[in-house]
Amino acid sequence: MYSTAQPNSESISSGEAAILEAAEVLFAEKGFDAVSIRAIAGKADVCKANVFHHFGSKEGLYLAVLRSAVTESKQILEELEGASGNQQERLRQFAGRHLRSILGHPHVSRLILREALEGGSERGKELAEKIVGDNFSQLVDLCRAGQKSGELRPELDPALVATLMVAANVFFFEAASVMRHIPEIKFYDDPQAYSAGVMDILLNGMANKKGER
Amino acid sequence: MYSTAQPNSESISSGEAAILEAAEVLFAEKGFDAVSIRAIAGKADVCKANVFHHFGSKEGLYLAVLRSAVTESKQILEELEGASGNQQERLRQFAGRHLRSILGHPHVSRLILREALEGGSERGKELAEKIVGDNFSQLVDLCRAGQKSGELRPELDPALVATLMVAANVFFFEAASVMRHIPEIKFYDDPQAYSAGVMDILLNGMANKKGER
DNA sequence: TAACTGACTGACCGATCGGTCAGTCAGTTT
DNA sequence: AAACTGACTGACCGATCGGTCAGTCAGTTA
Repeated sequence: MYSTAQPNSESISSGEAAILEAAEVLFAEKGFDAVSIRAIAGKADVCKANVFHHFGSKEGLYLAVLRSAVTESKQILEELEGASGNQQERLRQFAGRHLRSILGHPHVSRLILREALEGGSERGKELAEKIVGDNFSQLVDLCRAGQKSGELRPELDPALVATLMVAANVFFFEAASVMRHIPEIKFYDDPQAYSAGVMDILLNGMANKKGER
Repeated sequence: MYSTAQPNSESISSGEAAILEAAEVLFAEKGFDAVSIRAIAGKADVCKANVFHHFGSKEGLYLAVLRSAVTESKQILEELEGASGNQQERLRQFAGRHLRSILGHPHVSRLILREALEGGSERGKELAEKIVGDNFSQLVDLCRAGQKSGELRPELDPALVATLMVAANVFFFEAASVMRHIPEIKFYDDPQAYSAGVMDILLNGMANKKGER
């Protein structure tokens, strides 16, 4: 196999990477069908035929984008592991970092949300599972640990708790443009305050208070 | 103006209504750009040109669909008003009914979620506000009433509480196809159990316990 | 009856779509 | 040098897109 020169810089547009990046942005913003190969090639400053040379078809390109988004997403979520303090503090940290990572990678987030919306048992949904799967289990384990340590009520379903945490963060991202126009909502541009408020309620609701049965 | 015969049945496909209905389903399932006028006309059993006769353009049709979805959505949400019991019980009922109405009208829900995802300050986002706006305020008021009655902690942001409730329900709908494949999640096909569990945590987290400061 | 309406249709249009193909070119490999 | 590679391009293709148009037709109005 012939190796390209590949100057010692990473990911900087050497054709294929540029296409992938342009496609990620456009697919995330407009969706699969609303984006033409010509538009992607144009944004990547590349000939249209070159896109097919690298990715075979539009669907091939989309899958490649999705694959790279999933990989990136996994890496992001894996960075959420390290946490300090007691179990409650860990959950709090996890939630805050999770929200920050979602907001910090809007293209990836949007892409995955779109894929989830499309639903069905078709394209990429299994990929969406793959993203969530492992890391969701990790969060569930975190909740379970909180129950074992006695900090959280043992009768709660840890998966439901984890779902609620994820739901709160995902919703903050996807509804941001709507929330901005609802007068009652003051926290629309302060994700950390939002996360803190959410976790205040959740942890208080899950806390195992000694006098309680 | 000439009045069409309009036999005494409602909404049953007399051309325009059939187009609107077909368009709602297809737009919700695949998105604006993925659906052709031909496909809509075909599903409505109508000539393609007839679609333009009634709605002018594809965007006109889409806006009409969105408008009808908004109207329908408002009607649905307005039915959520009546609730009995104390404030906590009212919130519990609201959440359960809200989730049920989302799940019971998947096309409308999907359409609105799609519109929110598209974001920006463009098309229909203001419509999305119009849907949420009033009814969200209503939910916030419900939370405030709970605080006034002393059942809920007064220092909580009622808008944040309301957001959390909506987030939990919306997420259940949009992530349903993913949750189904996550082994830890047992409640994926039991929305009422989910809603009950969520509200158990939330209300417990918001409850104003006498001994607490 | 005659004029007119809006619902509806089939045939057609230019533009754009995803995709193909023959070929150029810089850099390896032998 | 010759053979070969993969990255890349411009020109082209059939299909389908959104949209138009002239015209048919049932029912209303006058």
